[in-house]
Amino acid sequence: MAVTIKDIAKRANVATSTVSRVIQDSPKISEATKARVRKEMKALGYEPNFSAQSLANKKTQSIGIIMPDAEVAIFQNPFFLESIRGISELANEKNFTMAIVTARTDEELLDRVKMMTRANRVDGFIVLYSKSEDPVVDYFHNEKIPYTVIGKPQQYVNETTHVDNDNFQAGKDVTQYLIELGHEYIAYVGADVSRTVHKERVRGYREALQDSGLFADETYILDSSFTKADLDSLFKLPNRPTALIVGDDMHALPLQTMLSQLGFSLPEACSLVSFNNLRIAEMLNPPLTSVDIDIFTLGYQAAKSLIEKILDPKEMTKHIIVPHRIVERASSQRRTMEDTTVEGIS
Amino acid sequence: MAVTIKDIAKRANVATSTVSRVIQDSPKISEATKARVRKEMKALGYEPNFSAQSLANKKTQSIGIIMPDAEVAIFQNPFFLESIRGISELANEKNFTMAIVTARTDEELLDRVKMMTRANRVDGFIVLYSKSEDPVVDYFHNEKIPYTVIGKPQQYVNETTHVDNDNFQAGKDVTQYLIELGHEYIAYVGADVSRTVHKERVRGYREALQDSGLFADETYILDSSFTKADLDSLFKLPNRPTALIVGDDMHALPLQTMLSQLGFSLPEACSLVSFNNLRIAEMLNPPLTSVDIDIFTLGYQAAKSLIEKILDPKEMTKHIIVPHRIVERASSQRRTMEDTTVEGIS
DNA sequence: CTGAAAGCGCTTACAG
DNA sequence: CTGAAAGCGCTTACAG
Repeated sequence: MAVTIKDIAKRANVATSTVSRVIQDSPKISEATKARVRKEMKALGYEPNFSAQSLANKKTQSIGIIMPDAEVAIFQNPFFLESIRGISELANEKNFTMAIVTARTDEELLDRVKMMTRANRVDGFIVLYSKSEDPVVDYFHNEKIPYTVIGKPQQYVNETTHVDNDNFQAGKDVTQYLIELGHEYIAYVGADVSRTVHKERVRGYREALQDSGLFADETYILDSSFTKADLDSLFKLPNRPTALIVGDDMHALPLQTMLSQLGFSLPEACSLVSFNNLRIAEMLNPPLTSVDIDIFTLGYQAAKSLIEKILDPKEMTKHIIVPHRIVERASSQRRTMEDTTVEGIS
Repeated sequence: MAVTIKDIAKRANVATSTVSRVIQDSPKISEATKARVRKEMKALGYEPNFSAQSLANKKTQSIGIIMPDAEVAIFQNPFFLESIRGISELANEKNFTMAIVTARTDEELLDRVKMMTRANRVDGFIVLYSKSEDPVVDYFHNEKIPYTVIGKPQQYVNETTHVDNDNFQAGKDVTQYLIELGHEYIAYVGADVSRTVHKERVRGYREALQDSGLFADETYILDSSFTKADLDSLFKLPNRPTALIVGDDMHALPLQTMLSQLGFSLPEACSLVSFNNLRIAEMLNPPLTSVDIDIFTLGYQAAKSLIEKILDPKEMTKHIIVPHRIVERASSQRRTMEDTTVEGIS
């Protein structure tokens, strides 16, 4: 039915092995023969059967993408789609297919991953999250299955190729930026320190404060379960913050809402900066200053290094740092005199 | 290296054909033999080689997901990830793999799709968008490749299995809802009528107004390129709208910003309702009343009917309507007396 | 530079 | 109910 290597061989008057070598552009075949065979391939719209290729050469040309447990909340974070878009871009360039793996529990995820590797469905995996004691990662490691992590791996760090931002530096940079705007009391809100990415950003934040001789007080750090009451206490401190760093653009909107309910408006009463530079950052009012972490490139590079590893298992383990940059918008501004006055009074 | 059917056959003392029949749970094999073979499969952690199966039975157990042209803006709309999540759920249940197909241009997309089908990489496709004169859809149709559309197909409608909401009814319902809250002048903002989904919603909006004897004036409809100036004119009409319908949650935030800059705050000065019920709807201040179109189910059902079609080509063409429901939140409220007064004055 | 043949790991008529 | 054999469409030593 479909066009096969035999049809081409017959029409080009060569053996199937020759056609196969032309497919692979083997240097052993003369240019004249190649041209003749290619003409026939084009004429018939031939495309090598994928399953047959995989079976014969034991490569699937396919990578698995492991999503975190499918909690709707996390899933709707555009981070994942954007990183998949980056992966997709590279995969398409290299003619690889992607298989997305999701599951409700760790056990289910592990089962699916085992099935896929044993059935030879994929050559390797990209893990879109990072957590400690992950049975899936243990499995990859023990079975020597190629995998790449987006973010900082919690296990086998030095043996694992991963793509990440310098989150420590990003936290430091954005804090520095606020300090240069004249802010002295800067709070960090929405710090989910159980996740490495946030732990690192907070570490950078602390260091920037210390470098500038400012005091890094734990009461200025609220974790991601912060409530309006927490914010209220924060803003009733003798030295209330005049700038806030929030861990993720997705938290900026609810945060802004709480602030406005407490009577603080952006950016006059308080500057706000965030991370990730999702599209929502531009849509907020005022538009949100945010650290662009180039999610697309995180995905692209993760796919690139995974595929390199698949094609050449001797490829070195790599740690790739994707640069970030602060995108300045109206939610942050120089500390105003008014703030000083208020502080003076309180 | 990996466990094959031969290993199992040898250990269970049967022919490989018998093992194959056990894999398929063929009724021809005695339960005793099945049990013996299965024990060995479990003991060795056997999983049938996927490429070999595909090659032998010409099924890939894999579906392609076609994304619209990868404009970042569209891509970051959580709609796509959420529908992929629905597809993923069903695919995993049925042990199918998904391959996401993206491209920058229609030609590139068509090339990739052709490659994938000729190479037998997938059994069928889900198209996540719908537009007129789509070469990709033409190709599927002409080559008789199974495909399913999320949304309303623009071509071959009656021959195409698709999964959609009743967008006409949704538009009508939400308008009706506002009418019941006492609103008489209701505008529709962000109507991208080049897309069927929005055309239908606007049609429902018009009909609801007419059914209630209210006037459906075109000046109350702004397309998706609306500016603050357009809104300004709208609100300076003799009978200014007291309620707004916006085409997509993603537009609600910029819309709200413009409104507040014009001096109108939600929901006192104006009620606002929207479509899709993305997570952002809850995060807005005030939280946004939105029509939940159950995106997850759109994806799930699209995958379900595609796979049914793949497994049994005689399966009928189906049009599946996923129910919607209005999720009421604080952005909409009964028209206040104040509005009436204002109208009286102007 | 090219071809004949074996093999990848399954499935499926066919025979018994 | 089970097995021996051919075949799916490729790749790759081996031989020339």
